Formats: sequence, C-alpha cells, structure tokens
Amino acid sequence: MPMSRPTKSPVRATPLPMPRAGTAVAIATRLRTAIADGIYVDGERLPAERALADAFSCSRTTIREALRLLCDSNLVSRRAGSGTFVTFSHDAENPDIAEITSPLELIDVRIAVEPHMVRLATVHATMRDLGRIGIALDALESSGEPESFTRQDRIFHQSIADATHNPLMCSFYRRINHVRGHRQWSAMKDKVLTGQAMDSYNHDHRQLFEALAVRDADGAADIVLSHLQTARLQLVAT
Amino acid sequence: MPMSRPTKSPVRATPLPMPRAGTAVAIATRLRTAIADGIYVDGERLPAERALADAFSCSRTTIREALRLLCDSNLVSRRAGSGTFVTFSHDAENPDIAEITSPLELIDVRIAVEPHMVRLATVHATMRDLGRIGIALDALESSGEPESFTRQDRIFHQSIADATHNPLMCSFYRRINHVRGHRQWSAMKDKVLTGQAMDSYNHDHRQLFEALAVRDADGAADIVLSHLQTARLQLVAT
DNA sequence: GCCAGTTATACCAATAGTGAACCAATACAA
DNA sequence: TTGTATTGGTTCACTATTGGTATAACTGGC
Repeated sequence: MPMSRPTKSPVRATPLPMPRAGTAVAIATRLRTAIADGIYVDGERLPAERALADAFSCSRTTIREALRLLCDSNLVSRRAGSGTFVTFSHDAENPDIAEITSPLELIDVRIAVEPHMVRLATVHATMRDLGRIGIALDALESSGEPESFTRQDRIFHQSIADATHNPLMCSFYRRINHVRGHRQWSAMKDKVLTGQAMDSYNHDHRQLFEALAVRDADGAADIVLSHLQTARLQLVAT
Repeated sequence: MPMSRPTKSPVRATPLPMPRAGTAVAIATRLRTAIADGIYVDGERLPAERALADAFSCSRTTIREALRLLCDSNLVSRRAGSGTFVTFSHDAENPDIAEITSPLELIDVRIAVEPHMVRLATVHATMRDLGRIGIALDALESSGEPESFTRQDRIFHQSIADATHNPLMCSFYRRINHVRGHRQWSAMKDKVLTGQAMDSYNHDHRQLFEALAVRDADGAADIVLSHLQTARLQLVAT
C-alpha cells in the first residue's frame, strides 16, 4: 500500500477509535464495493490471491476467506489454475448502458455532472471524506501503468462523489464508473494514457484536491471543467 | 432516555448530577450516537474492548459494561475471539433511490445535470425532437391542476433529455424523473404549486423552448439554471 | 462504615490470522 | 505434444487477538 501522504492527515474531531481494517470481512467489503462501483468490471479477472495478499498486506488465507465470502454472494467465480472472475451485471436493462454509450457521450455527461458535483463535495465533505480522497489520490499518483491508473482514477472520482453525501449523485457516479470500466475502452487506454498525459492528469487531480481541502467550490469546479474539456479535445482530435 | 439511574430515590426533585464523563452509561451513549450517525456502519466490527478502554481512558470493565448495555439494546452482537459487531441498519436492504433522496438533494443533482443537458440538447436536437418538445410544452401549459402539471412537466423535461440523443444522459434523466414521481413529493405538490407558481414555471419553459429552437445553448442553460435555483430557494425558504 | 461503580490484574476459551508446504487444474509457449 | 509457470484448493501447526470470567483493591457519595 502506498503510504506517503504529502498533505497532513486531517485530524478527527471525535476521538472515537476506528475499527481495525485488514480482516477478511473488511477486505471482502472493499472488494464488493469495488465491484459495485465498476472498479472491477463484469467478466474481468481479479488479481491472483497471492497478489491480493501482498496488496492488502495480509496472508493468503485471509484473502481466500474474503474471496470465499464474495463467492458465496455469487459476485465472483473461481477456477483453479485460471483465476477469480467477476460475475456481476449491474442492471437488467438490456442492452447494458455501457455497450451503447460512446466515449464522446460519456465525456459530455461527465462535463455536465462533475463540475457541480465537486461544488457539492466542497460543501458537504467531512474531514474523513477528505482523508479518503487524499488516500485515493496518493494511490493514483503512485500508479504508473495505464491499467492501474484508470482503476485508481475511478476510485478517486468515486470518493469525491461519495463526499457529496447525496445518494442520487452517488448512484449517478457509480453508473458513470460502470461505463468507464467497460471493456470497450480498454483498447483505447494504452493509446491515450501516455506517461505525459498521466502526469498532466495527476497535476489536475492534485490541484482539485487542494481546492477541495480549502473549500474553494468555484476553483474546484473550474479545474474539473477544464480537465474534462481537455480530455474531450484529445478525444475528438484522435 | 431509557438508561438506569444510579440513585435509589426516584421521588426527589433536587437536581441530580449528570453521569460522570467516562462512566459506562456515558460511553454507551456516545457509542450509540456514533452508531446512529453511521460512524460505525452495520456489520462493521467495533474496536476491541482493550482498544476502547485505551481510547476512552477507562478500564476494560467499564467498556464491557457499556457494551453490555448496547448488546441489551440489540445494537451490537459479540462473539468471543471475534469481536463486537454492529447490528443496526438505518435503511432496509436496497431501498429505492427515491426513498432516500431528499427534495434538496434532488434539486442539487438537477442543478448539476440540467444546464449542460439543455446545452447538449440545443446541439443535438433534430427538428422532430423540437416538435415533440413543443407538443409536450403545449400539454404542460394547458394543464391546470398540480397533479397533471407535474406529470406533463416530467414529460417535457424528459423529451429534452431524449433530444440530447445521449443514452447515458437519457437514462440519468429517467432516474431523476423516477425520483420526482415518487409519492413522497405528492404531499408537497399542492403546497408549492400554486397557480401563480405554475404560470411562472410555464414562462420559464416557454423561454427555454424558444432558446432551444434558435439553438442558443448559453441562453438555454442560463434559463434552466435560474429556473432551478429559484426552485431551490423556494425549497429552503419553505 | 456502607455501597455501587470503577480500576487493575490475571487467566481462560474461542476465533481469526499467519506462514509454509504441497497438490491439482489451467494457460501458454517452445 | 511437452514442459513450465501460474492459479486456485487444501492442510498443517503456530501465533495473536478477542470476548468471557473471576478476584481484589480503590473511589466518592451517602
């Protein structure tokens, strides 16, 4: 796990201790929400048990217990020698919204939603939310490959959406992430996400986080808007 | 409060000392409100008794007493060797999104989505779309009762959303309309939707339609934004 | 002194988690 | 086809942690 946090961790207002993470159920919960958020898409293979154990800094037994819980919920299926695969379809809508949404259409929706979404986040985010967003940002900045970058990017933006504490907005952004995580983009990722592009994005992300931290709603909205418009331009220029 | 009082003379009217901070009942109360506030969510494991004792600077016996109170209230369940787990869910499983979205939250999402949505509509709407929107507008203007007004209003806005020809945007607005159509608003409709208010709304709708017809994206967005912000102000002023 | 509540300590039993080894199934490349 | 690497499946003894219990001492108000 990435541990370096440039910004100081926000101090909890209440001295209530937080429960220890790392147990099997906690890991299962994290994976479950990741699947629900579209971090892991339907049909995709999860990292191997040993890799997960390394990522979560726990033993393989614990990971296996967590995966057993997910398997009992029919969220994943496992095959020896092959891997653990997500078996989860978001809605019975046919066809899947992700199948019929183009990259340009997705960007247009994001341009519509996200600027005001971060405005709401600056107003409603608690210090705990900011802490979570900061952690997601650190993980995002320290991920070098396009594969992990897009995943961490979705986690980062979802944590901002959750910080609005607006259930409708959260559900909207889960759907956006579902579309973003669809396999139809995977071919495009490696082309668009050069190292330079990722650096540029990370610059925007950091700026956005700073604006959130100082509750600068207009500044945050501006950053997101120009961020997305840049992405849109790159898309049509491709 | 249903907690037991330490004294044995219940008839006395003389002021009774507050329970000392750090006592079992006080700690139980703090934990209870923390659970109710969602600091500790359902199914989550509380910190261990020894950790709580350390955090609250009291003995483990006191923590155990506090947890016994919570356990008697069925707020937590405990398993030796495993831990103390929250058994409390504020919401039934998978509640309808309309059930858990407040009017203010809905307006906030609409403010986020609709201004840019009408921008997209001005760009992508065909003449046939404009015709449909016009028909919906006529029906809306000629509906005098709050009941039919809200229904036609939903149709009008959905036809604008459909005019974006963006499947993701269409699905978003369908969900917004689903929330708007939920029975929880029905009580509010008759209060808010006076004849005067409906006239004012219709004025905005007509202006919006004109802007769409002449492909004035900025103008349309401005109209929608001020329309929604007015509604938001009315909401918080109520 | 009485007494209820708190403190402090020690130990027990239940459970979760660790780390290692090995097996069997699968995927992939030579 | 064959060999190799990787994956999940299984088992094992061991450790750490957790709630459960008991006991004696301390505290402050009555």
